[in-house]
Amino acid sequence: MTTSRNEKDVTIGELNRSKILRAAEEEFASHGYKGARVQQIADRAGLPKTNVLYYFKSKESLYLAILENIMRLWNSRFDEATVHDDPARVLAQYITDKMEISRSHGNSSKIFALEIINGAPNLNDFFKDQHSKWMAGRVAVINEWIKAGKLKQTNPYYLLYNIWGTSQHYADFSTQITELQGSSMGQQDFENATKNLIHLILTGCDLTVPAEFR
Amino acid sequence: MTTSRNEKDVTIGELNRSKILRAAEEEFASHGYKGARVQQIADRAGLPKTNVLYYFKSKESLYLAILENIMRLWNSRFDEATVHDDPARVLAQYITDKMEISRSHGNSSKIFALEIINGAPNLNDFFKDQHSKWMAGRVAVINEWIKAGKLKQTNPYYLLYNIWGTSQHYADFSTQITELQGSSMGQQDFENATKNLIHLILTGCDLTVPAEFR
DNA sequence: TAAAAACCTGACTAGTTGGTCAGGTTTGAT
DNA sequence: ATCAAACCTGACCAACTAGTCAGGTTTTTA
Repeated sequence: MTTSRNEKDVTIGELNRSKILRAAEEEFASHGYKGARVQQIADRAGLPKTNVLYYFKSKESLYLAILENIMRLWNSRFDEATVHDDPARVLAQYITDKMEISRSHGNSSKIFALEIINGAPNLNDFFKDQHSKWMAGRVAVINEWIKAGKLKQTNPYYLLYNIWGTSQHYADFSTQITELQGSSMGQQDFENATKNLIHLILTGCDLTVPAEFR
Repeated sequence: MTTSRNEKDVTIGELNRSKILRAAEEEFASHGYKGARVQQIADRAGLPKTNVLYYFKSKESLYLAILENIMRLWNSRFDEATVHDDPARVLAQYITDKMEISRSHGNSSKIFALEIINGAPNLNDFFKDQHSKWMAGRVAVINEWIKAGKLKQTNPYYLLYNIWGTSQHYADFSTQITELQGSSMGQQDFENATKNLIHLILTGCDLTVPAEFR
């Protein structure tokens, strides 16, 4: 038996990095960038503060690393949709994806929301530009659907804002929801909320909900 | 001519207080509670920092004063609705009110959102309790509407979350919206978005949009 | 007009925070 | 066994922040 690592082992560095990232996500999500404390992140990760700074040069670089991970979550099947696809299926799937992110990556959603509310001071121009281009592309597809008679006349921007606003709400306002309902939302609640939302958005667009999303 | 103030005059104290509150709203909205700097609030208000602390004992008491103002905004005509009212009109009006708050009190909406995302650390139990009771009352009315056949079977919680999520989005994500649309939303845009949202929510509930909200 | 109340502020302080540094130990390849 | 790379951390510090305080000025009241 050899003591050297094989490909499946994780080095202690990799383990600590992921510990730190997880701890930092919680801390940033519940206090914002300026409000987050490096010492608190270290405590959550069960490491001395100095060790956190050993893996991540600074609080800022740690935050940017997290932000980069979050951006990757934003990708979805909607990105490649074209006028030839069925709007009902594409939108229903997109809503499902967004709701799933709210459920399984609540802290990421919160950090993103905080970033935007604060005026996106840490999102670089590259991301903003990329995001604008993505939006322009999606708006174009929606407009083509309308022109092709596959979707009723509607404002594509508001349509997307409605999807974002509703699905984000379940992550960002989870505290309020828990308070008001008396308990936090479980897997089943999320499934119901997703179906509810798909029905709302699709009906609002005069679309029929595909059987597989009912 | 007398130099003493008559009833219409505002004392210098009242003027400064409102200057400070306005400045603090901006600062808290764009940096959160922990991230906000008293010095920065003073600069925005055009006053020395010591003067800010003269009017408000501490950063916390200033924040709480703002939070109290915000809570007053949350009142709406929906609060007194009963089963005898028309759900279509009540909901359309409620959506209109919410959208108007997003338009005219964007910073307040943002501060509220930040507070909730961070787990509502500064909202006292009295408010939470009051809010829960309000929610229970509204849920009851919606359920009565359903029982009376005035509204189709639907989950009252999700209905309200959908209204909140969508309307808040226009305030909280204003930065993103401006970025994506190339310009910020004006009065007319808000009116269109409001009509769009009323149509969406009401159609989703099988309700007809009342003529005065079209 | 005189006293009281309200308003103002520069200089200071105690506490907190992100980050450095030097001197360690452990791990892995050869 | 050796050596370099990776990992670890207590002690420390410079910068910043909310808040104090004492000694003012201005405004209002009687």
